[in-house]
Amino acid sequence: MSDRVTLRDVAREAGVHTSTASRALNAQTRSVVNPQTVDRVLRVARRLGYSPNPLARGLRTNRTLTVGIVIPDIENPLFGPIIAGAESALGDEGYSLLIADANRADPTSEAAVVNALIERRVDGLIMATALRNDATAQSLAQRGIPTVLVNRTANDVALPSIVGDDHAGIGLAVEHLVGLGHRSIGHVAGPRHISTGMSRYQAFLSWMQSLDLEVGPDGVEEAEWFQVEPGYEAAGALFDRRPDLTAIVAANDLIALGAYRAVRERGKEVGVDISITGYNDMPLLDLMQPPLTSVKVPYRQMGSEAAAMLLRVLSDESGRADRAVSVRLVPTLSVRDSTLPPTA
Amino acid sequence: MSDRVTLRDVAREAGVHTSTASRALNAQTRSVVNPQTVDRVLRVARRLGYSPNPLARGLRTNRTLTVGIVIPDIENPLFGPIIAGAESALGDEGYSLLIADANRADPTSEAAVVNALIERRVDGLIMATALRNDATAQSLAQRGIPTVLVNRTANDVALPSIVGDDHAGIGLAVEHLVGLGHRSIGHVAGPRHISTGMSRYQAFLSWMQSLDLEVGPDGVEEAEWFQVEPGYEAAGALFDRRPDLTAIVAANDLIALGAYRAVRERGKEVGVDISITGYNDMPLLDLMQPPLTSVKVPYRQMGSEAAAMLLRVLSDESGRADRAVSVRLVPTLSVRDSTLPPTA
DNA sequence: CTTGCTGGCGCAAACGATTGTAGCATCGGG
DNA sequence: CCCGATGCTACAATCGTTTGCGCCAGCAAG
Repeated sequence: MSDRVTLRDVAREAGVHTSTASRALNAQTRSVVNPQTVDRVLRVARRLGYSPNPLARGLRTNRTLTVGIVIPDIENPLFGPIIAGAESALGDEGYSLLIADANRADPTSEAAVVNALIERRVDGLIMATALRNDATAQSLAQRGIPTVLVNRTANDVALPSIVGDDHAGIGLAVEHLVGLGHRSIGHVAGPRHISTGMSRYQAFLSWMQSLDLEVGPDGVEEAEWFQVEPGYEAAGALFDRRPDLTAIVAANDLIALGAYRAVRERGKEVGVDISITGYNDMPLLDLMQPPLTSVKVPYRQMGSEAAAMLLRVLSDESGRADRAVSVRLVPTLSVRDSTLPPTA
Repeated sequence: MSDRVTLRDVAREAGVHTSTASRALNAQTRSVVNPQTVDRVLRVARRLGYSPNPLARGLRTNRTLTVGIVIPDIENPLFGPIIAGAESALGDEGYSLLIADANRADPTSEAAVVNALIERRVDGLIMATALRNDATAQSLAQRGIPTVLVNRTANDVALPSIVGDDHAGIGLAVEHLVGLGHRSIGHVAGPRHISTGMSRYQAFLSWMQSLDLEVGPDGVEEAEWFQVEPGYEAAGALFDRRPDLTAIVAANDLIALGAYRAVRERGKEVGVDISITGYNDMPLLDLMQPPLTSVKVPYRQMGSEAAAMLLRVLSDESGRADRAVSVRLVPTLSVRDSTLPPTA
């Protein structure tokens, strides 16, 4: 309501045609106009406080300088850093972030919000919701809509993804436990229809095998969801079945905290009787009793890398560049008191 | 790249002029066109998968159906529910949420991101960053840019705000403690240049006084920030000064958790020797040792109320309606084991 | 002196919608 | 039988940019 100063105003004031003003203002085309004129236009533009109308520009250029990010559950603190990283990287290039919350893993909701974003004409998408086989992601890939998957990946989809290196992360946990002297190690897995659940599960098996440690079919229990309650139940089942276990690798922190409860309920002590590792290293774990040892994933970097990747795809005219390249970010281990040498 | 079906396509296919098609598609103007024609147009539009180009529409109507939300720190889990609530309420009305992360309380950063949003031509703003006297908020109010403050409020600014009722919340905590038998109660305050820090502090004094309990000038210590570490330091100072205290009301959960550490460091036990209450009831508090009693603020509702309020402002032609109305959401108390009767 | 470039700029047509206004039937009333 | 009202629809301008194209002057080469 207030400023409404248009390119026409600038052009008139500078004594040139709007087209010239436009070219002078756009770094791309600036070279074709006389440097003196450029200078005059820029000066006038600044003086009048001109800022281009992104709607008009977008209408003409078919680009909105906007990207959408689809989050499965904004309330999950894990996604804060991802969003922050993406927003920051995109902001540097003049892009803005349109946020969309898909309710959990509801695939129809996911499709709906993605659609809404596309109708808004976002230039590209960052998706944190992908299931291991995800129809929406498939469709985006086929329709050639610039998209980057983040945190999770999907099978058989020609989309780039930025994920944590689960194999390395689980390796950190397993080797740490083995280094402490543990031999009977179990795994409370996450849902296997989600890539992180599956890959951590596979990584666990792979590491155990390569270290010549037995897992057996009953050494793993799958939690129904990455949450405390399902973690508690799965861990409970696992303990009852395998009282010999001295350590647990949990598929994420909440599951690990669920396991805490299962341990206590059986009259044992976390760390002392049973060591537990988490995954994600979310805030406040250091204040738990005992503080939870956890694999730290660089989520903020994950967000910014995803943004950078998307920008690369967007600037790549042909589009078809590095379609399915998958970047794996290396995690570290935050060692705390939930992991101690076995007492036996 | 794929769909690009325009109003012209629909109009041609339906055998009408674009203006007629436009009116048929817009619920507002639908009444002036023949019902049969409306039906035909709608049918064709659906068949072709038409979706209006928001850029073209916005260019013409001067509205983007987009609102910006400014968050002081996306990584703080407190804001997740606010964003989720706002996004959901706005989405129902066809609005989208542009997210902007202002680095902490840096006022220049705040001004910058607000500016970026305005240049994007957002229809309105939701600000969660306001300081108690906030130049940016002032300026927004003066420029008549539809804005709603959320969570925090600012002094002497003609902007509506949706905040938690800190007086009521602190009342819940104090009365709970008093009900348990506590008489010597201290307060670890938050920064007083932020409205929540100030109002909880004032509420504490007010409740103590109305219950005829002494506070004295040394019964309150201000933490420099709403974080664990500053909370630890402030609580430590308070304990050393007032060893007689049997209970602490903390200005937020992280400060309370800092106080946990200060208590332990002095060889005492939280709950048993010193009761502590938090504020916000963030996730995972129930898993602390001991679980933290905390005032639960309906953050999700706060987000949706803010969105609703903003929509109201936007639809109010005159704009000048309820300028500075402030909605206070009533909190509840989540009682856990960090608050017990005093042992003495 | 003509011809051909080339550097700078202006012209005008888009982009895809909304909307004031005008036109054209049809219909009812006088 | 005519006229005004009414109900629909079409026309065209407009929102603020970007951009292909053409124009013109100046200058070098032939």
